[in-house]
Amino acid sequence: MGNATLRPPAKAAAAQRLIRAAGQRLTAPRTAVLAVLLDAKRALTHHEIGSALAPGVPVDRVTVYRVLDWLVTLGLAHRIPGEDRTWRFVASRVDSHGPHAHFTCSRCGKTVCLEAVATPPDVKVPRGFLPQKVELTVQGLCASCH
Amino acid sequence: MGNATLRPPAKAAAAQRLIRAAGQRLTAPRTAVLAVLLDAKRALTHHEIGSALAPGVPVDRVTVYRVLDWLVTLGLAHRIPGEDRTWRFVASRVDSHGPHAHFTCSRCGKTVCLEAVATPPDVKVPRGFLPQKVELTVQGLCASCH
DNA sequence: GAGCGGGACGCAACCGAATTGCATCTGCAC
DNA sequence: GTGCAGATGCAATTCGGTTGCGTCCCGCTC
Repeated sequence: MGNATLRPPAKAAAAQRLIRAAGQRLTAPRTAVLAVLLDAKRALTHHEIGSALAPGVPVDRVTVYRVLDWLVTLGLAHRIPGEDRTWRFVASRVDSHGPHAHFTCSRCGKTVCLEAVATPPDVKVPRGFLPQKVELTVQGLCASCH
Repeated sequence: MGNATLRPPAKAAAAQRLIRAAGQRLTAPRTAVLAVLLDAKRALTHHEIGSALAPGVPVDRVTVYRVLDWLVTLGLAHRIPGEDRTWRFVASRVDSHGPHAHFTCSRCGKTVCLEAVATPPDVKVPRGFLPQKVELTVQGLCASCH
């Protein structure tokens, strides 16, 4: 299939810079996957990522999984569990890696970050429990599904 | 974990009452599964539910799935997507079926309800989006894991 | 109490997301 | 240019969950 969706070169360059900055080996699959995430306006499933980078270099399914895992470990990406038992990934915002909310459309499964919504800073947990991460998920219908 | 003790009869009776009240057919698997949920202090995976009711009547894996699905449809149970790509179930509290928070231990996967934490009622979503359900999940370590 | 019908159950096969093992290839340090 | 640790690709496997279908049984009726 033709390059119907040309990835902006800027994203690829940004991806390379981030990988370099992390002191990691620079490879085509890593650059491609990270560029897709940086370019995305919403959280993507593994499958969506796979087809998004199809026009360029063909990357093995397993490699996509491993690259995503590696990005999450590096803190460059964020993994969100979905209602449909699959994971979605977003590139981490460098400026705000604090807690933020997610919106998931219950019809089409689209997931976006709600930067504007702040999660309550004071979470009361039972005695002996140690809170580490707070995640706020909003279910509903997105603009194009209702 | 593997508790060979008998399920408190009170829970089984309560389960039967709830099923009756919903105008549904009363069967052994339904009573057993709901009794397990009512007895649980935390959210259980399908697998945990299956082994919890093993000492009593052997219930087919598929039947457990169907019963849980049916309980969720009836509003008697609540399904929580977990970080480990599995679902967990809790019996719905009759008194408070409003939005409430969940705590998940990132080491042992235990999930409990945080009734005390109220989710922010005013969630700002992008124009055109229609929020329906707000879910607040806290990740961390539970009392017995740190 | 016996008969009956539709929904529930159990079994087995199936599906798709994710993972693992292993041989091969490659980025990059020297 | 060379060597090697680490990354990739392929195939097979695992595992949570689902579906199809024949049989069983709850609860209604007579």
